[in-house]
Amino acid sequence: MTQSRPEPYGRADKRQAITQAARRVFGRDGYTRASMDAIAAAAGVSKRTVYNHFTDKEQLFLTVALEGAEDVTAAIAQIMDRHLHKIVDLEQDLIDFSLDRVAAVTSFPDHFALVRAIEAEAAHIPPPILKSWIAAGPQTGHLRLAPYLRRIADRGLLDIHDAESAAAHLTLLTVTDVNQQTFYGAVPLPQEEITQLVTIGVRAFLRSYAPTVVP
Amino acid sequence: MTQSRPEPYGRADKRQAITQAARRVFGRDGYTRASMDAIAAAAGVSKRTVYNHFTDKEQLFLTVALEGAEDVTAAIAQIMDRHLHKIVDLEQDLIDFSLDRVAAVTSFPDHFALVRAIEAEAAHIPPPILKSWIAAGPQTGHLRLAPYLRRIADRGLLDIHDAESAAAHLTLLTVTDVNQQTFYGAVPLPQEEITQLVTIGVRAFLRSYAPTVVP
DNA sequence: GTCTATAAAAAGATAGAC
DNA sequence: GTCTATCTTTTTATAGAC
Repeated sequence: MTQSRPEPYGRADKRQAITQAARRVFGRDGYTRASMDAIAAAAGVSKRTVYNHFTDKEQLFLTVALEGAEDVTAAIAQIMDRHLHKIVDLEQDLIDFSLDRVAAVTSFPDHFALVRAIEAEAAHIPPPILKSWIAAGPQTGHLRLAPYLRRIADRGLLDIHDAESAAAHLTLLTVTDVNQQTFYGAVPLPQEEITQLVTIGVRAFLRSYAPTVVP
Repeated sequence: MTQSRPEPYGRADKRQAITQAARRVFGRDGYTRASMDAIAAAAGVSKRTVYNHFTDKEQLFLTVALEGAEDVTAAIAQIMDRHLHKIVDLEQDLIDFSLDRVAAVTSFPDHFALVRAIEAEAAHIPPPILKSWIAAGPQTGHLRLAPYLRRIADRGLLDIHDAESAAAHLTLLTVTDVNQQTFYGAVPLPQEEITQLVTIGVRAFLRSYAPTVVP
């Protein structure tokens, strides 16, 4: 798929070095504060090379944001499969699942620092591009979680009418709560408190979607 | 409390003009993108005057953020009193309350745009100052909502053990959900969809904290 | 205390050699 | 395609008159 074989070596390598460096610098400094100088230096290339690969700062940022969202989405998918495929103790499985999801935020610090930057820049990002980021990231999370909950409900362990809403609610009561309090990991919170928050969130979710007992 | 009476007139006026302008410009452009030039121009004063009142850009930003949080907290308190003092139809009252809370985000566009900026800058804000902002803003919201839920529970309309957790959950299932999807109002959402989100959020909350029926 | 004018630094983007 | 050197604009912060 490489078109016209432009250079024998040092093309894709440089591009990847640039995107990695950009993710780190954008995440650390935010969009406006991050300079193309710093990104070029962190990537070990000249600034002109950056501009040869990406037309301008905005396009570089959006490229990095979208690629990062896909990476994280893939990681979350693995976490779902690990915890929600075979259910033995629903409450404990949901707690473990949510804790791993929360931990993913600290496993991808560059990306989630960048998520903060995106949310801050939301008003300045062209709506169609913003939509495509939402689609590649957060929305995909809900859409992939819903089928798992649907299957659990089909086994009679939950009473769910709208699986997507239920997925959104579980996320809000656990991951969103923690992320909001820690600013996506920027302000650390003791693991004990995180476990506490997630536990009461999962329990609230289970009460809300408990199957009606038929005596 | 004004110390040493420095000038007969034109002191507090200028300061307020500066803070108002700073709130608007910071909210519109974000912290880094906002320039002291633009703030001075919007306030109708010279840039030197801004620096006479505030030592630097950072201190001006944090001052505005804290003052704005107090204003919004007061407005939210009024909304609570309006909807949660006399309960007639709990579900409808909670929906109306949550919709008004969501609307407050668009009523204070400058402040909530600034909230986005704070969240983006979280990693660059000194932790003690960040804590004091959380205390003046979001946390106060939960702490003030909790007693209302406690009173409703005491009337037998809800079954609540930890009122603060319940307050957090109600907020997450309604306001946080909408704010996350609209990026605090930056990306508009049809009122119909907002109502839909809030309604299913309130219903999930009520199922989660429904009193146990004693037959 | 407030203003006009300016200094000093930084950042986005480009020219031209190899 | 990549690099060094440079242009242009913008921004924070300050000097000095009133």
